[in-house]
Amino acid sequence: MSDKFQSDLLRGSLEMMVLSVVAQESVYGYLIQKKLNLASGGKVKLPAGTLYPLLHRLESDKMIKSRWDATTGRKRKWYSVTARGKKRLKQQATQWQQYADCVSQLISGFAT
Amino acid sequence: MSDKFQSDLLRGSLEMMVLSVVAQESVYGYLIQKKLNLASGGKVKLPAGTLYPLLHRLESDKMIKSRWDATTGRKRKWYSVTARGKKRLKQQATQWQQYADCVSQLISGFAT
DNA sequence: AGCCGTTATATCGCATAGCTATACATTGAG
DNA sequence: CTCAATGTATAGCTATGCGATATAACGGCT
Repeated sequence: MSDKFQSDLLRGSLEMMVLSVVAQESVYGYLIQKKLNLASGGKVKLPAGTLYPLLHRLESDKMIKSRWDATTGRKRKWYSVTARGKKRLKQQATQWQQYADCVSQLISGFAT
Repeated sequence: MSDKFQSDLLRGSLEMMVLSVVAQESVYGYLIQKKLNLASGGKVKLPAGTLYPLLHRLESDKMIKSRWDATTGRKRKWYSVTARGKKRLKQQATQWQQYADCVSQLISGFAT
């Protein structure tokens, strides 16, 4: 990451991607970083200064909820998705796919 | 458009879409609005306050060049793509497609 | 014991860019 | 002759990804 184009790409998809990770299973922030990095084949290297503010936003919007827990070893803040969050995720995923198909078609002649 | 999610989607794709329209043929700003609206099936309603500053940015970056011309009737500012712009478009289109495929896979279980 | 890289969370301030509102000029239709 | 559509432009607001920085706990190595 870290070029400007990639940063701008995140604007339209990061919240949704984080929601999708949290929706699959309970996770904590640092683990989300690792999972997204893995799932993207190393393309998404999410900085902490991006991730944690986003998690706080999602929580204050009641899309996810958190709980401190240390029973797995370290003290970590575990997040899980709310009903509201699932609904939002479904909405955004659907909308994103439609939009992406449309963009894809427009630029199809130019991509290698 | 005009919900926040849609605005954020544009952040990663608008410059590229405008470049792709200008790369196909010479166009002026207002025509780009119409073309993108049509190509997106009405989903992209680009406000003038977004479009014109973007065109100015692209021109000052030498991705496109402009010429005032009234021979087709009205006085309009016609844009055409530069070699630099074509190169950038190809780069972004390729990168975008890769990124989109990756996101698409991540959220595939959640979209309707 | 001491050092250091990794894990883990958090916040401040900067830069960027899409949007609303506003402005102004031209053209064609009713 | 009014009004909608065409056509370009800018100021200011706002949201958010990021680098820098801080703090703390843990494990391994010497």
